[in-house]
Amino acid sequence: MIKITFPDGSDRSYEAGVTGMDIAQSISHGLAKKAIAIKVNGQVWDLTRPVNEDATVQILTWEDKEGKSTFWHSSAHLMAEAIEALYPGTKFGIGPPIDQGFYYDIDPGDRMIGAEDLPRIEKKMQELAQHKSAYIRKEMSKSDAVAYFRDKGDEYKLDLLEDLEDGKITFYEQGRFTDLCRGPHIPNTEIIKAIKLTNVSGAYWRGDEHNKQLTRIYGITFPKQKELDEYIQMLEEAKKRDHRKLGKELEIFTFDDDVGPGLPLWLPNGAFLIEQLEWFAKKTEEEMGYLRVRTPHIAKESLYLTSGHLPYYKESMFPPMELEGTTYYLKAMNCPHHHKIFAASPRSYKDLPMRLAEYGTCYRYEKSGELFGLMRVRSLQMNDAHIYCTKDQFESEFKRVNELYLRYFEVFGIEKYVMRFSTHEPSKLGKKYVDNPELWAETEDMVRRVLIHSGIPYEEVPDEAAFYGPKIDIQIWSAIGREFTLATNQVDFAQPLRFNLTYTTSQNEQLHPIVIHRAPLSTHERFIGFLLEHYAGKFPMWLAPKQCAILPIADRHIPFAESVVKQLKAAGIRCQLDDRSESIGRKIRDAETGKIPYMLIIGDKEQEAGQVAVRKQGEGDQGSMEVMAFARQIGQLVEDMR
RNA sequence: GCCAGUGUAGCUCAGCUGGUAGAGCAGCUGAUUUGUAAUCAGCUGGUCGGGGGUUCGAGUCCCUCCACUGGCUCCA
Repeated sequence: MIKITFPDGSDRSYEAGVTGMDIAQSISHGLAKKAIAIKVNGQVWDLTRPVNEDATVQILTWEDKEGKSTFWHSSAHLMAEAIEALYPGTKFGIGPPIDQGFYYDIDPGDRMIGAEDLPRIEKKMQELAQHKSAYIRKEMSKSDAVAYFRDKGDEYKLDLLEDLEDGKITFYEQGRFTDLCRGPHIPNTEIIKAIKLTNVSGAYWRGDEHNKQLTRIYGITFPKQKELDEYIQMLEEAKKRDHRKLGKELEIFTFDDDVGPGLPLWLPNGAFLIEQLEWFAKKTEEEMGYLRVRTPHIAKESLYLTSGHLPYYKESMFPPMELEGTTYYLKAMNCPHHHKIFAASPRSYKDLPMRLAEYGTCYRYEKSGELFGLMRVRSLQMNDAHIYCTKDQFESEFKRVNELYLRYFEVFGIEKYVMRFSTHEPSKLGKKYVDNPELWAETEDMVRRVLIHSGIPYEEVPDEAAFYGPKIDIQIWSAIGREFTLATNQVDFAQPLRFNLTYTTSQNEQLHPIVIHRAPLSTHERFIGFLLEHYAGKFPMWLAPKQCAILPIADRHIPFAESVVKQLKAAGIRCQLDDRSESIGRKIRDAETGKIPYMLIIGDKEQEAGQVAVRKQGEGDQGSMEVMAFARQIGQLVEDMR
């Protein structure tokens, strides 16, 4: 007998060799029906695999994250079975579960598989699922495994096998499909009830663009049709939040073929948002001791050779231009210009920390396929600043920058983000990273200390640092689930050396400062794209381009409405009179869809009482009040939200 | 840049297997003067993304370029 301990701490005895399914059955029939896999001492196993020793277990169902992964992983196998049945000779790469569903990378040979094939594959999957095929785990020797795939002619699986150790190789078989797979899997295909193949795209083998491109098919499955319907519903809701859609509807920005891809044109509402954000950032930065500077949009090649950017990022910069025998580049980053400002005069330790800030406009050649609305563009304006400080000042300065981030996030109500700490990979020193192991170690330790002291949760990702130093990124997700770096905070010990930036210490020595690059509000482009989705177009009062619509019911109310506009404008409220000869219902509707936060309705009653009827966007009638009382209320809202 | 898909009026979209473009909204004009999410009528508007080809004839078929969308790769 063996002792099985459950998550609640209770335990029971079972015969050695008991399976997850047996255990689930012994608890309840309902659980057995819902069971997908079992977690044994922290590892996820098949329900059919025997447990031979004492263990702590947890039955996994669809409600568990690992349950979903297992379900989707098995669904990927089911899709592969369908593809092999429909398109014999297809070779298979990898087919893992992802956050929302799964994919399988396949090589269909000379045949093309496109969007029009998806319904066919889907139908086949549904048919195969009903066969209730069991997922059967088989341990294989490496030589047998190699022989199997050599016989099948699948070079991708052979490539994968090369990295695997003999004795640890398992195959899974369901129906007529056998795959090299670590598992685990669901007991059988029948529990896959709802299937949707969502997308087909290209994906490089092993993620390397020098390798062959395979066809990647994405899909998602559920144990119930209702859940699939809800998922599709959710996707449609997300699309409504998409900043590209909202940006068009609310007249924030546009693109034009003649201007060029990735070069947004800011419409008046968008320009207003930019100016509000700049005003807010400049005020905040001034309070925190930043000095504003301004620099040109281009510079000579030599500047980027000095900074070291050119060899690393030439491919991502706009091509050079020749002028009077000299090569110039559009600037892709502000730091070299700022370093030259630091270098413009001799600096003393008394000048440090020196914080130079600029909403600098940059141009980057993002490859055509990478452009995405406002989130990835070719012209961008960064909320940039460079802090020059001594080593002793570094920790407190870095900490202050992090505090600034958190302050901004609070103002904008940003809650869903991940802080990512990127460090270097020692074997790539001199290639991807500047060759200075001591400074890498020292600065990474300093950053880690700040993060731990601040109590900010973060995840550390090796080999993702900038070439000049470690960095912190704030990751966010767009409405349709794509991940972006919103803000970044980077350490740079390399450029001060390259530019020979120095300051005089109290001992009259010359030392190099450390530089912190920071952009807590990202770029205008990305930040406004993000805010559009974050607020679903309903900007808080202080940001809303139009705060209030004045809606007279009939033409005879226009003179009074005009006097209301005058009073509100004098009180600093952004309002707009709708004097069209339309019904009040229509005027309300247009203001509602325009996401204007307040509507003031003016008819006979209001005119007589000298009041306005207040309607709140999305909420409806709020009753009547004096104009100036309303103005004070809005003024208060603006104050509160700053 | 790569793979797949899309591109018809300012916007959202029809247009079957090739037979010389259509709706709703927006816009303009007029009527209407309205009480909390679309008042009515008339009119204007498109070398069907650009270029080339096949054909008696191309929005529709082919080639090519451009842009956009979903991914891959990249992201100082």
